[in-house]
Amino acid sequence: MSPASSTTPARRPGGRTARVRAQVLAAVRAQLVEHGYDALTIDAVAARAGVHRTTVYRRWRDVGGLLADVLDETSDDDWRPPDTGSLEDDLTALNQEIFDALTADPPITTALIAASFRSEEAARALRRLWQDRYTRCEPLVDRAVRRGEIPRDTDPRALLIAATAPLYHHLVLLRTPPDPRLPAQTARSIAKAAAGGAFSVSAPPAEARP
Amino acid sequence: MSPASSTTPARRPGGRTARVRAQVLAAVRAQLVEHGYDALTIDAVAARAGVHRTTVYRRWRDVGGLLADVLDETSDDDWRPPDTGSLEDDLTALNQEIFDALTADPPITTALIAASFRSEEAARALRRLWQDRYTRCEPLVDRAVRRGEIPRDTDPRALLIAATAPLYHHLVLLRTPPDPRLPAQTARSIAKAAAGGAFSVSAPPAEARP
DNA sequence: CCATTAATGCGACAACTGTTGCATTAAGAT
DNA sequence: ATCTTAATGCAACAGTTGTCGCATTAATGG
Repeated sequence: MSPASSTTPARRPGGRTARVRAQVLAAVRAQLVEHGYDALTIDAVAARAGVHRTTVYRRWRDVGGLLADVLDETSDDDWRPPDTGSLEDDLTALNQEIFDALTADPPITTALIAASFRSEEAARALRRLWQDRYTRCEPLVDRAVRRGEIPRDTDPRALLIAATAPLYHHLVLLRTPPDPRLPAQTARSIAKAAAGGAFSVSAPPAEARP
Repeated sequence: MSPASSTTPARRPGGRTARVRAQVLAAVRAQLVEHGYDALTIDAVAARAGVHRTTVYRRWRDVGGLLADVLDETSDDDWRPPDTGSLEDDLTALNQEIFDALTADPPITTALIAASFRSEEAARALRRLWQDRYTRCEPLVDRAVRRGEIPRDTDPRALLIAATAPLYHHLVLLRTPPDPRLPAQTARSIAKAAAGGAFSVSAPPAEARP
């Protein structure tokens, strides 16, 4: 049974199974808020949830599995990217969501990223999340093309990566103090770059030049 | 004594101290090449190096400390960013170095990033590395300004982050298969964006508009 | 209501991580 | 050559992580 994947139906979805899951996931959040990622252990979560640690190992496998399930529980299957009427504002809103997720308390997203370096459960959940999110964001670029804001031959994925990567880079890897202007500034730069054809695929690659 | 910082002179830099360090760091590399980051433990390195694990704990504190010292050993104090004559080629060369570091065998850089989520030694070493590298790269942007390739009021750090963040995002966080075209493609996009004023600081921020 | 069986608890065990006090080795100064 | 002391080794210990076989509880179907 893999609780990290809500697409796999539980064999016994009744009272105790659901209750244990709710208790455990609440314990994960509480432990993260009060003690941070370093203190997020199977034992700590089990004790806090009032269940046996064997139960947690059997259902969630590791800390990464717990975090993946917390993310799964809170994620919105109907999520769509912002649609504000302009590329810059769409990207700003998208970046603000990423910024909020990376600076949230409890820090579910940053904890999941941290866990992904040691837990296959976490790595798999992250991969699925990002694959899904980047795919769902492509219409945002298509809308900008239709509005005539950017060239028709813009590479949607390259634009989206360029717009979002600096947020992750600053907040997760560089660990710089969160600058609330970052979402808008990065969105503005990349929207302007895209309008100028920086992400057009028809431009010859640098290595094609003599 | 902190071996992770080469600026702190060892009290006994003689034969055995230097020899043990060389053996241990070689063991770190060999262990990473043959078994990957997950199997990089203090015990494994100590056994491989032929030293006692207490020695490793005392000198390096944790796996992060080991990786930081390996990085320190291989780093070039005289490193300067590329100077090819054009912003795009400079950024391409810089990105290629990052790409090579992130796909290298042994994967010292990616291991250090992974370790940085659990080891203060690793986090400190990474912070120092990136602070140093981004600072040393600023002349690359200054040269582009002097050549007239980009506006005078370009924000050097924003440009450098935009040019490099997608590499880290793809290779470290998204874990996408390394695309050898990525360094050049990202450099080309960002050089074009910069030329078009995407990183100028005088442009009004998005939130300043009504 | 009862039988079947999935989910959970229990307690023991093994492996791993990290530390400590004392002994030994060797670097460095005289 | 000798003395001082930093570096290292040894073996024991403690705590944490992860697993296992069996027992108990409770979800589910008939």
